[in-house]
Amino acid sequence: MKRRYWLLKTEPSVFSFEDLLSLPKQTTSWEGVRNYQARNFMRDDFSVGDLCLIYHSNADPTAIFGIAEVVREAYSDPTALDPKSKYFDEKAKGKNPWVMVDIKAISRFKNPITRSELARHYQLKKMMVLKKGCRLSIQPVTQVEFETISQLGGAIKIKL
DNA sequence: GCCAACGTTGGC
DNA sequence: GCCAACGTTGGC
Repeated sequence: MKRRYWLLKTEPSVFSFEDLLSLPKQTTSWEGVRNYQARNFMRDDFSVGDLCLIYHSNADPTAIFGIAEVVREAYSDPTALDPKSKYFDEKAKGKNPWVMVDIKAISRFKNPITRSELARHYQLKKMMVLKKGCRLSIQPVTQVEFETISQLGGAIKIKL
């Protein structure tokens, strides 16, 4: 099975890459995805070992800050059933359609790659995240894109 | 804070 | 099933 590559958006005011690094084992569940296309990627296409670029949206700067690895495949997202959660979904009662995966940070970028750098680079400027109005919070990334970004960013392995 | 682009909802 | 209205996303 071939490893896939993804871009995960997060608003740093809610959950930043730094927040991920501060967690035990630098691992978190990617909860709260409430878009069917994004869910389908997680449910159908995410495998353990896939690598994810972590992108800050709605932020200054908007940039990719590091890399996380999928460490657990899709399972039911309990926040959809919790009335106290901001991700609560009234309609999920009975049959919860929402899933999440677990990811673990493995590298941080010495030089975070900003949106404008992505737009400038000939191998990156076609990326979905750059498309105007693209709201999809989980996006497939090609191997070339991933490796180019990883190299430009100066990925530093996170020590255990 | 503005607002364009998008996904979802609901009336018909 | 259409599509207008709405709420949300996210760059700027």
